[in-house]
Amino acid sequence: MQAAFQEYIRQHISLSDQDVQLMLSLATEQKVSKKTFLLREGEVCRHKMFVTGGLLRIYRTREDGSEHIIQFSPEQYWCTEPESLNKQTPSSYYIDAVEDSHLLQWTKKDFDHLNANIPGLKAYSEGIIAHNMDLHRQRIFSAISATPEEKYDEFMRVYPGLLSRIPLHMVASYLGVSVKTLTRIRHAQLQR
Amino acid sequence: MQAAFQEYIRQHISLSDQDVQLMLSLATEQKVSKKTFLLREGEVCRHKMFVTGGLLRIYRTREDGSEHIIQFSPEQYWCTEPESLNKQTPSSYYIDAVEDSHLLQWTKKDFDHLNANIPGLKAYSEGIIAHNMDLHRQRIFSAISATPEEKYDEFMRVYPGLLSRIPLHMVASYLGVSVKTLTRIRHAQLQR
DNA sequence: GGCCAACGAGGACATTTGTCCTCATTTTAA
DNA sequence: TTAAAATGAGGACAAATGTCCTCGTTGGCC
Repeated sequence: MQAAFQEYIRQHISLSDQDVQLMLSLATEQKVSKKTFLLREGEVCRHKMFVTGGLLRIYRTREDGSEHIIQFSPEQYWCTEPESLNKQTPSSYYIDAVEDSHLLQWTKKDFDHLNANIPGLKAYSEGIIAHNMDLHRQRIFSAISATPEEKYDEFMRVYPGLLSRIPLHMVASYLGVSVKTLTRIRHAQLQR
Repeated sequence: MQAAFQEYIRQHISLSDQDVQLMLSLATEQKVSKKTFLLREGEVCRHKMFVTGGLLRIYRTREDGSEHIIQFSPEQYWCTEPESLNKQTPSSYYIDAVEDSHLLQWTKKDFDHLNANIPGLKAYSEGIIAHNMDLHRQRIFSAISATPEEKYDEFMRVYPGLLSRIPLHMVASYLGVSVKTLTRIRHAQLQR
């Protein structure tokens, strides 16, 4: 599972083999089965994670117990709860595994060390943050302006191939609509 | 209007007077009247702005011409279109003045220079970005899970005092609901 | 001062969306 | 293997929300 990470790094940053090895030397591998929690509400997020295989989700609950998914992290995605990790404060979010998954994990301290000592990694990390910011703004725009059908289409564009891997109620939870509405959309799209 | 900026800096970062003067020396002051565009869709965002007085908004339009407000920037707020500024690509968003406003502006080049040469400013800038990320995630959560009434209450919490400065249709545009719904909410809240 | 646009409210109605229920099928776990 | 839970679909109905309209007031602009 380290190979997947090396492959990802090679495609996204040009790091020397030594630097990649340095990153891996500070990483912890973890294999988790479906429904395992990586972070619970109230806990402090200790790790920055990279998903080498499987699928994680970040979600939040309301008082009535309903779950609302903020983000999916399939293989080749980074995953963490930035607010809790950066400030080392209790998280408002949960992270759990939607599928059996393989992860690489770094503590904040170790990753800060890597950012400070590997040329280019800091700039790359900042680029990721900037990109996530752009995605978040698009998502906000979509959430306040798009119809459920447009949101559904956008979900499939943002997460190609994910639809067949997750139950519909998670798609609905991500989009902010009821399962019933999703069913209607899918039925309507079959007509075309 | 530079005084407002100095006051803000003093409260949020500890910079030497020389550093503050350095920042001001690279800034351009601008006074704009209501409805002036600072950025249009398709244009490249050239500046990072600080609002010393007045109120800006960032919004996006749909094909039908409807406007959807992503963010307000009242006095003492930073305002820019990060994606367009960072990548120097055409913006998908508009920025205009909701009230007559006073601004300080820096080009990306100059602000990068300041970040590189003023100790603590880079860390502060990153802190702003991290904080905005947290706000965006909360907004996404709110957008996909909250009722219009809850969103309205949250708006008043996030932007205290702004309600009386902007027309209702802008609040509706920010929340992603119709003006009619807002009117209903306000009527219902009067009953209590 | 006077005109026109913007604003906030509200009625009437249509549409969308949600809730609650059942049902058949598949998947999971004991 | 078998029972229980999860899943996807759909019917019936209620609730929420949007659209279109009018109306009176306010505020900016010539």
